[in-house]
Amino acid sequence: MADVARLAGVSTATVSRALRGLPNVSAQTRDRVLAAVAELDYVPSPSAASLASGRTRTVGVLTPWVSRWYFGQVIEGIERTLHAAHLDALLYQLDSERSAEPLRFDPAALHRRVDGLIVVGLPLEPLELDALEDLGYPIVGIGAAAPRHAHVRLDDVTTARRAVAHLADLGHRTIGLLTGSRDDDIAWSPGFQRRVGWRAELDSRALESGVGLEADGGFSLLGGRHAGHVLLGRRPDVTGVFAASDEMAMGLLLAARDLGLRVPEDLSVIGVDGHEMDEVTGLTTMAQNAQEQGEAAARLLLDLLAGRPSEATRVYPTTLVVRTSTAAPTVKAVPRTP
Amino acid sequence: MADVARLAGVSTATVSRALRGLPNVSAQTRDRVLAAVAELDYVPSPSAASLASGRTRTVGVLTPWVSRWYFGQVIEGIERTLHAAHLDALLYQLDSERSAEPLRFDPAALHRRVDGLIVVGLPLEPLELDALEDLGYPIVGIGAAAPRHAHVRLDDVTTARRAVAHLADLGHRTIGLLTGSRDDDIAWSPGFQRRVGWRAELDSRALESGVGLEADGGFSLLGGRHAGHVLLGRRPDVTGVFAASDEMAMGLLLAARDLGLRVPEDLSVIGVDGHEMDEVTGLTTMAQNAQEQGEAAARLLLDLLAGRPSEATRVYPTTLVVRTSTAAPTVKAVPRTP
DNA sequence: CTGTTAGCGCCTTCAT
DNA sequence: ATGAAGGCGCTAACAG
Repeated sequence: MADVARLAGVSTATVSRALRGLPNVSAQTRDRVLAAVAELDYVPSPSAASLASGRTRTVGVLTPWVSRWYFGQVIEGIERTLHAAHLDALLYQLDSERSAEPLRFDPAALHRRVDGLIVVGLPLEPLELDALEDLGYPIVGIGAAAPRHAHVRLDDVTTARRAVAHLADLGHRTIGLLTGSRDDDIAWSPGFQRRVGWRAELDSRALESGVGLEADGGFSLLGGRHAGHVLLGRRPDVTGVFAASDEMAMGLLLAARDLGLRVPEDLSVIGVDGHEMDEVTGLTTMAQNAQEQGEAAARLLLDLLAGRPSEATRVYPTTLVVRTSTAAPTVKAVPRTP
Repeated sequence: MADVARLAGVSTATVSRALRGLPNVSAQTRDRVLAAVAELDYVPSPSAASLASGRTRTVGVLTPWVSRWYFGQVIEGIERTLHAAHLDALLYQLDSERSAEPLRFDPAALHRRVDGLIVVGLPLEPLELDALEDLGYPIVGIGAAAPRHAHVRLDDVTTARRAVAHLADLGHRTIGLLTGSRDDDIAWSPGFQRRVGWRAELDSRALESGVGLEADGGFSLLGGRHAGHVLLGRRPDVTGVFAASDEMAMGLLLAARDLGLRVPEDLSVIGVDGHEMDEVTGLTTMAQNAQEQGEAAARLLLDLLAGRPSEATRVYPTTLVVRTSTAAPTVKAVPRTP
């Protein structure tokens, strides 16, 4: 930088200002600086800038997974938006499972490394949220609501209600639920909210709702398959199932096949997401645009970092996409021997 | 840090050494330092450390996508391995398409920001490779070979040959190919290599191989569907297709459905990857373990960063997994009216 | 609009 | 095994 200043015949402070586009630099000075920069192939040192300014131009992206559909989409949207604003995305994968540790991440690892945080699809425990807040960065949540913080999410309750309504309208009377975990008692998690919606819609129609109709699918394909076996084994009278994610719904499709059940003749299945593979498997779903939500979350954080006023919460809609996995229940039930 | 030094009754240099586990620090001194650190909740500043040492403890992960199966798996493996070694992963999404720009990324953005680079699944152009090398970091490639650099990959030629052999052994005589792009002339790209394997196997069996049997699927679901229409429209006599990725193969399944073709009766399809959804859709594939390859790539880079001796290249195997998308061609061809 | 001057917080010789 | 001191490269007041 000193070389650039010398070549341009100015001070390093002016070089700094010119390069950062600050006001109070004459156009000709700026041009001379830029010429010198080009001449010398000068590239500023990010660590020196961080040390001096306290800003890192980096955002931490906390996520339990990157290879699942929703997460991949969201992260892609976040990264593109951040990149366009010349910020870097630091990827932090958290333990997706609760262990003996009270926190699923190490707050110290984030210390002074980022300017802000985006928490993807992770319903943080109150303790974890506290630890994150102690870091002092702006925080934006996506997927799960983040109490006290800006976040981007679906209207999970309505989404679930509409999915269940679709099944009920087709004539289904015994409608099961595949959730993340039935122990999920974090009120702001999608699993919790979608269960609330499932139950609310059933109750409003005076249909059975209860623990006996629920099964844990952990939001994964294999989890959904397992949950399908559990649920259909316990309640062979179920004719329709609302799965809180498409991946679990796909697992349920596998379980149905394992059990010799035809979809949709013997079992109707509806998921949530709008997974790329839905069209191939014919899955009916409540589709969302996850990539766009990722972009929105990143923009929310950019606003916060810039001190710009911004919305606190952004709720995205879902669209019912009917395919071949849902239909009216057949009148005469096919005998089922598990 | 000065506070810690004072509290521990040592100099800042000793604190630095103790914290980094350097030799030449007595056990008791170290303990006193650690006690002071705990007492004061001291966390070192990464930017100060980077500025002083020149090392960032950060690795750049260059990738065109994060939401596609292979990439998500690989990135997950990389991040976990890096994290375990206390390194951070900076995610850089490159333009996946070639544009007017000679480079699909900005080398300056990487300047002094990372200690090393992992290039995921991106067959870099020679110019791009040069630009990356000029940065002066160790580079590890994964997915595509990286000339002059360590890399992790599949034996693409053998994989393709075995896939085609599977079809040929079933009795197929006219076997199409869905590649990334037929213009792909980068010899170290998976698309190129898999095409070489497809052709080699066909030639060895004196079966037809040629441009007329190829179509561009861009390694995506929709691209595969489009390519399927193009290929099957041009060559209705094709009874088997090797798709260079499962996502394209899934797209081909859609195209077949569009055209009223039954799989596998009218058309056999085999892909490459071992995508999670293969079991749901019944896709026969050459399966690989992408997450493990991601871990291996990260370990390779860790070795390079530590100056440890390490292998230059690691080739992973694929396994033929036969499902319901491949079968012997039916003797009497069903009439096809597109 | 531009220059001067202190740091930012740590690492790294070089001594001891 | 430990301490002293310089410097990594930039930003941020404060002058002018």
